[in-house]
Amino acid sequence: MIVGAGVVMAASYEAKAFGIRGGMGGTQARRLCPDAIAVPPRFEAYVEASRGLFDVFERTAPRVEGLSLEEAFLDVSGLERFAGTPVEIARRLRREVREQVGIPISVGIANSKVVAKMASGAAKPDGLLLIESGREREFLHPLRVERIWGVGAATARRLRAHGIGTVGDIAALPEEALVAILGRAGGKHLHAIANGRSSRGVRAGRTRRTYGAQRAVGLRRFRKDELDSTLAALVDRVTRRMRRSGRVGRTVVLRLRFGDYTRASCSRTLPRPTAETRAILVAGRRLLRASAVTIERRGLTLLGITVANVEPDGGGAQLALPLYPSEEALDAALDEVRDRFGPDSVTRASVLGRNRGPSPAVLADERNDR
DNA sequence: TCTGGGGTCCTAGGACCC
DNA sequence: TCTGGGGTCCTAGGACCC
Repeated sequence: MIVGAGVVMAASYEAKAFGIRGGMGGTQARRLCPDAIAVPPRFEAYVEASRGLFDVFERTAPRVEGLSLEEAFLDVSGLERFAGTPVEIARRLRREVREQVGIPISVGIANSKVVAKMASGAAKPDGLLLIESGREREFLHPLRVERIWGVGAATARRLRAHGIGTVGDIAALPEEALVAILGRAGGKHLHAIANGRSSRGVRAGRTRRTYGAQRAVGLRRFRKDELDSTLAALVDRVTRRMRRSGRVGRTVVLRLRFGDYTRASCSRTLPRPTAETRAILVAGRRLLRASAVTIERRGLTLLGITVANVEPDGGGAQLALPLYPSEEALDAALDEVRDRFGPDSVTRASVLGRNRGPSPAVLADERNDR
């Protein structure tokens, strides 16, 4: 089974056995496995399952660091006396999730997040793997470097160019050599991992640092008259999510992908943080205008807007005057209508002719922004 | 590999400050 | 007119993850 139409968003283990991977084009996936059943994503169902999952996580450990809808780090240190050993806790966790949420999960147990993450990957599907303290290197050293969480194609290529193929090869190198190849942060991090001394702790209660939305049209490319209404629709979604979670932001980033699928971004930082639709839209339009010539020349296949430099509303900017006072009530009224009657109950006239029914992305907005 | 949508973190240069 | 040492913020791009 494959989830997603144009692009594979997820695939069952049976489908993966045919070589299908996330992010792969639908055409290629069908070629690899013609008998696969493709289904559209159901974001609401994933959000609901995620809530159930995190309920169990929160009951299991005092410190939980969410990584995605379905992954988290749990710090179970110090729980031994009343909750049992890490393995006992993990067995109970797997059972409770299966019973209460109805899905199988894999668990990796280790002294550090990176090793735990890699262990859980090795335990899939539906498994449990403990990497005992002091035996990290036994587990890690035979692995190829690209198996390290955080090492992708580019880093693997660079390492390979220096004759480094396995984690053991990394461990044989002095830190300075690694820093020379990968830069300061990356080099030090990988050196620590390979020597079993990675120490990044579980960071509970992390809050989101950016809010973004984007829309791709593929080879078709955006028509000129679509650009502004698409931008407005994206800004509507982003600012509504920000207001709902009580956050404001200062930096507006416009994301572009041209006809040849290369990407660019440009940004402006506002004098004050905001979640007002109007203020973000004005900034976005300015950035879009500045890129108009390039877009005209190269064609556009993706438009996105992200608000960064996010902070809690009122955190340091108390009593700041709204940038567009008359629009504040409009934002509030539209938020209320959408809360009561659904995210697509009100929309811009400029968007009306094009969007039939709620898009998957709009439905995804209904998830809880952590 | 003919390409969705949502994020995170790091780097590097320039502006500006003391 | 040339030059130290240290810091912050902004912008653009890249790598990586689910």
